[in-house]
Formats: sequence, structure tokens, C-alpha cells
Amino acid sequence: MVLQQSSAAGGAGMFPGVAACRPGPRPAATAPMMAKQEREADDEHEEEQRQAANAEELRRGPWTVDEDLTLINYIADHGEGRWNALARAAGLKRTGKSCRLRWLNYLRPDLKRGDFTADEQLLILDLHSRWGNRWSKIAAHLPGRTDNEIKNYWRTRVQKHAKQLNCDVNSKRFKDAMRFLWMPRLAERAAAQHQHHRQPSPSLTPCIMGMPTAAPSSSSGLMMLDTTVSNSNSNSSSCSPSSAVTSSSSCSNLTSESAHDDGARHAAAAAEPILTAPADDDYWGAATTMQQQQNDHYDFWSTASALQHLCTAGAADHHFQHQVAADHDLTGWVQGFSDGGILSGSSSDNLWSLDDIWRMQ
DNA sequence: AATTGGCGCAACCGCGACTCC
DNA sequence: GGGAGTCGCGGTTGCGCCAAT
Repeated sequence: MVLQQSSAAGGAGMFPGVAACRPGPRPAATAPMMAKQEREADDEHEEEQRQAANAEELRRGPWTVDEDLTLINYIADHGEGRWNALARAAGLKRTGKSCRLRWLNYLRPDLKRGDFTADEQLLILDLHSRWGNRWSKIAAHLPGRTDNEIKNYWRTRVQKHAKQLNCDVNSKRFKDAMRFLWMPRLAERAAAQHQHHRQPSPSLTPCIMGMPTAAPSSSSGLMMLDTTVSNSNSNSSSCSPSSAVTSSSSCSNLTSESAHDDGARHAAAAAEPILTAPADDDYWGAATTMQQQQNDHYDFWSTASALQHLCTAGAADHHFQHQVAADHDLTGWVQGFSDGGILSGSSSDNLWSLDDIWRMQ
């Protein structure tokens, strides 16, 4: 275990959040209210004294290397659980809550550090599109990753992309951007990575879900949306059945990971299948079913088809583009694509080009 | 070299759910 | 049944780093 020096860098005296806990300035009291307010003031004073006493006893802020070692050694000897009792027994001047957080988010030996892989990013985007901000639920499907890590990824990277697009991260427009631009490119990158390492794709769940894939040959910068996934069980290069199986195995990983997790809810979440989880030997049929489930929300495939036409029709056919835009509420996109956006490969201020999306990775 | 602003991430908080007595 | 203690989750904060100016 390599303990990062930064964990000790802050040291004592850095107590984020303390100011927020302080009571604000009290408004002037009227006479009839005085007695009650004086009692409340006394109570408040006692509370402040109690908090001050606690503050002397309990440390907050960044963890030191010594504290980390103490916690690691204690858990190695006694295991997790009963965090408040653990904190006291280990001699740590921390709340149980703080110990739990430090262990789960930083010290756990099975944690995976470093940047998210393309596979993991795909999975996050896909799961978030279905579950929203259910970070722990999403994390349950990414072995070695914490909900905090995923939450931070979303807030920093994904929301940054939404900002670039000048739209809300929960808007349909941004979701379209993710689904039709970002995710296919991630899938492409993931496939390339696996090909480079000559490994089967480990967890391309979005492909299983019927996500359109980007054609590998996009020398022009244009993206072809492959809509054949839904009605074919042929072996697509980036969406092979093996990837489906390994995705399923990723879930079983989680189940075992959650075995040492106390929370029944967490375990249940880990064991929960992704939508209507198909048997391993029928992923492609199930993909169609899942796609139909998604169609309940919006017309995925007609939109994909429209975008495909957009990309292939070229900038010249403005009439066609505006017709499609009107049909699919993609006016902004068409504008962006045709006015020096995706079709020309150059960047624009408010809308992504493919190059922009990629640079933002 | 100094300053500034943005970003990433660890840690905190509040709250609801759960468990135990 | 209900109160106290605990746990887990999602949201927020603020420090440190680093690139741009």
C-alpha cells in the first residue's frame, strides 16, 4: 500500500465546513420574545461549548499517514463494521463516519486508482442515463471504483461537457450528445484499446443496450451510426457476445465485492440486474427488448437514423437538415454541424464538433 | 517570478433508513 | 412504539495543483 504524501499535506488546522456549521447572526429580539430567546441563547451557548469540546477531541480535515496506517492495521486485525466503535477502539480521534469514508473511498485494498478507462466511462454514462445520480448503485457495477469517484467524474468531466454545449446536463439535447457522439466514440476507443491489447472487451454494456456504434473508419471525422445491432445477432467488432458475458461477470464481481459490505441495500443493488438482465446466451434478443424499453422514453432509433443521415447528407442539403431538425428537435445540432461544426471538423463556440468532443476527453 | 483562475478530488454535511434496546 | 445510535447516500465545500497570463 502506497500512502500518498498529500494525505498528510493539509495537517491540522484545515477544517473545511466548520464555518458552515456556525450559527449565523441572531436577529434583534422583541420584548415578549426575550425570555424564550434568552433560554435558547443559553442552550445555544451550551451547544457551542459541547461542540468546542468535541472539536478538541475529534480531528477533522485531511488524514495523516499515521492515521491511515492506524486504520489499515486495525481493520486488517479486526475487520470492518461498527465504525464509531472501531474509531474509538483504534484510538483514532475521528468520527466513525470519517473512518468509514476514508476506508471506503481511499484505503480499501481493492480500490482501482487512476483515470477511468473508456469502458468505465461508457458504463458510467450508460448507467447514469438510466438511474440518474444513484452513485452508489452505479459504483456497484464498476468494481474497484467508489461512488465518490464516479460522482466527482460526473461533476467535473461530464458537466463540463454540458457547459461546453450550453445546455443542462439533464437535458434531452445533452443526453443525445452523449448517446450519439460521445458514447460511440468511447466505444470506438475502448474497442481500439482492447484490440491493441488483444483482449476481449470487458464491459461494453451500452452496446448491449443497443447503443449505436461508431464505424472504425472515420478518417473524415464523420461518424456512422450502426443501427444494425438491434436486429442482428451477428458479431459486431466492438459489441461481441463475449463483451456481453464479461459485462455480466462484472456484475458478479460486484456481488462478491459487496459480500463484505454490511448494507443490505448495497448488496441488493449489486445483485440487481441491468434492466431486464438476459441470459448470457440471449443477449442480442434481449438487446432488442431493452431497446424497446428505452423507446418508451423517446424514439431512439429514428433519431439515430436522422443523425446518420445528417452526417452522411453533408452540409449542402440544408433543406433536408432543417426538416430532420424540425422532426427531432435537433435544430441547434444541425446549426452546429453545418456551420463549421461536426461536418467541417472545425470547432465552434457553443457547439461540439467531433474534434471538440475528443479534445474534451 | 508572481498572480489568477479552473480543475480534480478528498472530505465534510444533512438527511433518511435501518437496527437495537 | 419510540428513542438513540449507526449506517449509507447524495450534495457540497474547499484545498492543492497546474496552466495561462
